[in-house]
Amino acid sequence: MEKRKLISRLKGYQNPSGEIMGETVHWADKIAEDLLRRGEKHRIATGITPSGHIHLGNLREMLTADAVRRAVEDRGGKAEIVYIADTFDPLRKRYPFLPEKYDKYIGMPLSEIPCPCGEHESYAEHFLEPFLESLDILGIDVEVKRADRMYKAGEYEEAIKTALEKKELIKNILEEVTGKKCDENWSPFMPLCENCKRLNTTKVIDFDESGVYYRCECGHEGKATYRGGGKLGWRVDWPARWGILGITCEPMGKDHAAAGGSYDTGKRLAKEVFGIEPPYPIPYEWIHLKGVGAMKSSKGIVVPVREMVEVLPPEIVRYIIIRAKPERHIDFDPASLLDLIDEFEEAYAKGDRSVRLSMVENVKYSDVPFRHLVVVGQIANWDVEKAIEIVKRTGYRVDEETLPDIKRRLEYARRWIEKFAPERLKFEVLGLEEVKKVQFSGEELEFLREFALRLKDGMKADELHNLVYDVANEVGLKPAKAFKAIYKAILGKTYGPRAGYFMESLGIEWVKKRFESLTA
RNA sequence: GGGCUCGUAGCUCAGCCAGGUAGAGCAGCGGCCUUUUAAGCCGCUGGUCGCGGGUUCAAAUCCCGUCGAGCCCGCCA
Repeated sequence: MEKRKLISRLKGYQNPSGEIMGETVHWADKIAEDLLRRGEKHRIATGITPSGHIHLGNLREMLTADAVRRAVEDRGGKAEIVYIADTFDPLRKRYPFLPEKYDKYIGMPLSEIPCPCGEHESYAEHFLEPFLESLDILGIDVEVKRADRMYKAGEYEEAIKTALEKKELIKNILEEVTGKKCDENWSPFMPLCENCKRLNTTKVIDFDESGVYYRCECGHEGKATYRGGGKLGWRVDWPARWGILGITCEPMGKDHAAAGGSYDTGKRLAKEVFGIEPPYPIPYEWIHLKGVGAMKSSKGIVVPVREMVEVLPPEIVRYIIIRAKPERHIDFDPASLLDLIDEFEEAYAKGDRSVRLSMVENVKYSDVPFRHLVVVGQIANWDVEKAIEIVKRTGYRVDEETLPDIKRRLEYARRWIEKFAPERLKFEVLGLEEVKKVQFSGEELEFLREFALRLKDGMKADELHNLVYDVANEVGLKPAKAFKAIYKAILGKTYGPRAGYFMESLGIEWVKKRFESLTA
């Protein structure tokens, strides 16, 4: 009894992985431990179909894999990520973002359809390329496999033959697990019609060592090769690729993970048809857009990844996903990004595990808050040298070590302000001529004049803040009005950043001159 | 019909796997400071852990049931 008590007490303070007391084990570390118990080398598969803009929700698959990869490596194991781009999938329907002429491509493999903008090799590449660029920016190192090339190169050949030979077994497993009857013409293989180039309109008649005989709805009859002449249906394709690529772990959307879903069938097909062990599954939840719903390429409700990495530092994009356990919904709210970044920066200072898993290599994070950069940048009108001056003046360390990161995040701050920031946070320091057009009352001018007189070099934010109240009281102006006068004199608006802090950032001398010129 | 995930403070969540009697951030309130202004620090308020049973010396945690929310399973990953 005593012993048990002691043991359970201890558990509260230390867990088996030796993490610091009280700290929760990160989900990626937990999974890494499971994986390492099975073996020390891992190949993690990811797969996203480039049928439309690849968005934040899709990115979860990649980042889940990447966090696990890092966790495995942190523990001395080896892991790599393979990204299979399903470029050989047929176009399911004409999505809302496609012109009408794309109707005729429905059923054709994405890799064989012309690019919507004309600048890429194919439809698939049009969406794939920006995504691959994003992966690079996010520091996600992957081996890219394009499904159409895998098929064309014959990597699937053996698996296709196995599937055709064991068609009845596969059919039985599918029917048993899903509880649904397969069509009587069902085949694990979908030939690509040579005539109309469609995958979903052909029926398999027979097959031999040299190919698969089929008949298409378009009237064409022909023979498909095992090398790019068609593809396996998804539920068979998946376990087949596990074997071909030696996959040991794979994150998957919850649709696959559902009972009777493709992981359930894949698991049995892997063992009973292909004779391999299915990978360790990591089911993950969807990412919703706050107030809008699940991100769906097909509905056009997306934040394309490429757009996000333009505007947000990669470590922040990673953090959004890595901080949440895979099985939890993420309600992404662009409006509260600044709060999230605050949280990130605070967690960074504490050495938080999610943050460490989010940092992209070679980034030395400086201690200038992103929030500050947003204000500083706007004051400097995004002149980098000027902005750096202000950062320095406001008390942050600027040297060889911190400078690259300050510049880097200043640039993100600029883009964020331009694209994502709420209006309330935007401002522009007006030129004197413009400010002179703004209407001021007599008492406002009196306040500004007196305030300018009382300004002294080297005053700090809180002193400036206090001075507003002091002077306002002396000239008999309500503090609220005094603040408005200050903002009007600088921004032409009645609100702005915290006044003391703001004026310190602008520089006392500048503020003094501005107020004097206005009241002269 | 089958299944998954979630339900803990006003909000977002941690803690559950390996039971020891509840934590964080934000919000709110108060103070530093005669102070709503996009700071900071300190403090405070705030939870019958959805509900009901069971196991146990002990349950947010394990088991059974139940309610609520979201979602997945139609070879549209």
